Amino acid sequence: MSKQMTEMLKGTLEGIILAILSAQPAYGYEITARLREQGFSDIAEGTVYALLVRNEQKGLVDVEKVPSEKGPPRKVYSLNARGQDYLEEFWRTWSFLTERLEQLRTERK
Amino acid sequence: MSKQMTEMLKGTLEGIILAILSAQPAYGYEITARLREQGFSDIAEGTVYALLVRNEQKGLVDVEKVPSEKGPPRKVYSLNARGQDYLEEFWRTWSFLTERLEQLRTERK
DNA sequence: ATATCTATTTAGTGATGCTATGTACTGGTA
DNA sequence: TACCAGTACATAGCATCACTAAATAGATAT
Repeated sequence: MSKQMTEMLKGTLEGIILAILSAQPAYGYEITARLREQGFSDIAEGTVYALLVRNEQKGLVDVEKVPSEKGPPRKVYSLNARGQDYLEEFWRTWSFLTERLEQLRTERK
Repeated sequence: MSKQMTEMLKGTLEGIILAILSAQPAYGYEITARLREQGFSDIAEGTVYALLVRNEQKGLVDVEKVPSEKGPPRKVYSLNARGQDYLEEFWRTWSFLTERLEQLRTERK
């Protein structure tokens, strides 16, 4: 992962994961794999797990332990009502930022 | 400043300031004021100054001390060649992120 | 047995923006 | 004179975040 990307992910990776969970419940290993498919080539596994724990502590997600055929039990996270509110606020903040940056980008000579 | 915004600015504020400098040279106090006008209501002055120093140490900007009629001398920063390369890389990284997020946003139910 | 996926956890690190405060120059005003 | 506001820059200490690195553990195949 480039250093720029690492720094840029701060504050957005959380929203990315909440957005993924808003589409459908998922567990850490699965989320990591999906992110890698989508081009976040070197996302650290530990990062994703830590983030999920943080989201749980914030009360944004619900957790359910589900047995796996291929390994240890999975912790399946799903977005709850609080999480949806939080995600909407995330999109608002993100929109503001993108608008400002788009403006800066087109203003340049 | 909202906590979400604070975290989201990590990694992007640097690019924002470089983008401002790419349009025209500017000094810290001026940049802070301009950011506030553009809606970054509570950007901390100290943050901007620290960032400018960092950019200077990275060799992305050139500095010139210019006397002011209204106070201490200004440190006017301008983007140099290295800074422009860095800014272009920033835009590429930013584009990648916005594309991924736009996809996530439209995919949601 | 051991190697390989699958699946989660966590201690320690570096980078970033914020808080809070201090310094310094100029001009206006009581 | 003394004081204050506006301009302009600097910095020590803090919290948060993603990454590094390593460990644990279950399942299956070699």
